[in-house]
Amino acid sequence: VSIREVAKKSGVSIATVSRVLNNYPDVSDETRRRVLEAAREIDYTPTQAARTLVTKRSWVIGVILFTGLDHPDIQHPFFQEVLAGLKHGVGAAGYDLLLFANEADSDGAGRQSYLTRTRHHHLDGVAVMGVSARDPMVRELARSPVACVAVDIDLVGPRTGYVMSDNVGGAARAVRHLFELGHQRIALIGGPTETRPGADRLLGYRKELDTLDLEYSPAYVQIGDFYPQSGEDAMRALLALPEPPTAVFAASDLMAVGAVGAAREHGLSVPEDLAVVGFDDVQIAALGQPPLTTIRQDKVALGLRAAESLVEMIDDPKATPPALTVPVELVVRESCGSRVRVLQRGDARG
Amino acid sequence: VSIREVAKKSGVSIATVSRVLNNYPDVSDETRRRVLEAAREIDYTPTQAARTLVTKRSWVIGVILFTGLDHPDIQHPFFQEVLAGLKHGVGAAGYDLLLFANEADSDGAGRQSYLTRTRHHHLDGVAVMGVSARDPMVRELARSPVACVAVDIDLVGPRTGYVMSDNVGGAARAVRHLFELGHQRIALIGGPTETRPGADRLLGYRKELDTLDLEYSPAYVQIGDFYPQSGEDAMRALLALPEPPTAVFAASDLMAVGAVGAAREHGLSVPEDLAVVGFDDVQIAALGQPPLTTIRQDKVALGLRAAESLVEMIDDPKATPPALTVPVELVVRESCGSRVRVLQRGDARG
DNA sequence: TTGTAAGCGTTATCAG
DNA sequence: CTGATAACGCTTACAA
Repeated sequence: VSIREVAKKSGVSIATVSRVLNNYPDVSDETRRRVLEAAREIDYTPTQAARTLVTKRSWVIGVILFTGLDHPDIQHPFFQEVLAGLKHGVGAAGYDLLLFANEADSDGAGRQSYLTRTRHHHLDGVAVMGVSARDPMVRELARSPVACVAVDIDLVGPRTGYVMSDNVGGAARAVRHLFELGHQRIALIGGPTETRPGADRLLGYRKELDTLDLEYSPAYVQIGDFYPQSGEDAMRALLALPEPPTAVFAASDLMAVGAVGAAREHGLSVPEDLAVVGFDDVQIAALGQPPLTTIRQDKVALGLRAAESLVEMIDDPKATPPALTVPVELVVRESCGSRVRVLQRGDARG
Repeated sequence: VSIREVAKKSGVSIATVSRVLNNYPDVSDETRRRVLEAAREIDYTPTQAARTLVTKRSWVIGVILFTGLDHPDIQHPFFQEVLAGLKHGVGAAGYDLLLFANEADSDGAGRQSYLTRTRHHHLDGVAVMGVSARDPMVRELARSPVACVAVDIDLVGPRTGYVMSDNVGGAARAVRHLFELGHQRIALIGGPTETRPGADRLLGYRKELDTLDLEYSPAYVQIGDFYPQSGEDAMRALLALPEPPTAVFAASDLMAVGAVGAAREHGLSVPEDLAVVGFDDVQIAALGQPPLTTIRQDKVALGLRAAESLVEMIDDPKATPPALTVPVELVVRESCGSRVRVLQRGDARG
């Protein structure tokens, strides 16, 4: 009964009120003024549910993010920043974000598929991160006609695209930096190869080794899971080698931190005895000891691009899904023994 | 036209379909079976918007979180974990989470008030964090009849309550730990006193000084903003004192990390020359160098408790709003020179 | 145990 | 330029 109140108060029909509220041009100035005033006076707010029901638009975008309490992606600083960018991007266009809850229902019934839930909420689009491209529910979503963009996952479909960092280029850049500093025995602590970033950073590593005419040794490649403990384990394995590396490129800052810890525990100091470069440039990279040289991903841009693409696809049903790659940047700090220190705006800050 | 399909397919009226879908008891087993099967066959999903319209329940809970791109709370590891707990708690009860976007609208019109937006989306409740209790929009929400719980903010109202960590006790515990280690000149790097955690941690600090019969010196109290840079600045100021402290309690881990950096820069080493204890136990505390002794907040529990309270208030309109305090715990690592090392499950991990 | 029908608060179509 | 009125998809009396 709410648009009705406004109608009554301003002495017009509800249809006219609706016109005014939706900025239709064919309303007289005087009428428009009266309606707006009445609406303000009674503090009227249109109900989204009713609008959604008729327009089939909810102005809400879903976000898929693994949030198990054990290894919650939502706690990984990387996703956090992407989320901030995403929120800004969609927010500027008038959308809100709905976090998909991944837990089992209280009634024991497992959660429903992403697609089902997307329809349930009439979501206008969905952003996907931190899940596997091979997950059946993700695939179902990608095949469906809902606008969808993945971050750092090579998901494609009729209305599904992705944005990701230049992982290959970034990895190559890291290796080259190490080489330029005089290192020849450069190891990799990689990410899971079934993830696109994991695979691409390995690819970049190998490619650059090739370019540099350095020998590729499988023993120098240890695979972790992007989290600190795995970096520590990987480093121990590398240190146990008959001829340990003098430099390590870790495919995530968190693993790099773990590696530094293992090296230190082994009596080595970084960067004197071992050079380390990470990937991501999350907060801890600048704050740790030593401050980590790393490949910075523009995480906020990733989120922003995803948001833009989403909005574009929503507005234009036949827009081409994105396949964007966002540039990365080498940030030289102190974990490689370089004397150069690049102070970046925002470093060592919240 | 969708519940109708199910009705047609199963040969009953839409009312009956609705009954089945909502688990009403007064439906024959046979009918129930047929309806359920039909629904499954055509992959039917009820539309939330339509339900919301009639039941006035959206099964969505809003989350207010400052997310400016500059100092986004969403990036603060503390809020992140609380959010994870919150998501789990509400998810288990069948709710989803809507992130309020705080940006200006594209059309230039400023965002509407939290209350307005709550009504717009027909939210069943809202969780509030990272904002000031004095913010007019927050107060408006607190006064309103919407179920509302704040985390680490002492918001109260007819239907709004809060959950927070035992900040006073935690601060006192930190000071006592330092004292037990032999320190007498204990400084505080506090948080903004207009925030409840800032004020309470200062209170706990003073109280414990009193209990311990240590003299309180205003010069030993520096106020920061919970972020690293302010900790660094505060530490410099303390170090410039004629008689600098031998120990520092920082009201956040991030500030503690900043303080350690400043001390190191000043030629001091931690813990040999200066003992530091932080507050929060965010990821970086365990991973930093040296690993930080800190007061651990059970952030996930904070979120979980908030979720429970919210659900309770939603279910029972006359439930009393919560005023919970969650216990904290001293985690001894290496920044205070203690030999004891408590290994906590999950330390140094993702 | 089941069906009919009246809304819920909007938008959109069609006259006027 | 404005007003009736029929949807939108569902829940819920009220009857049967």
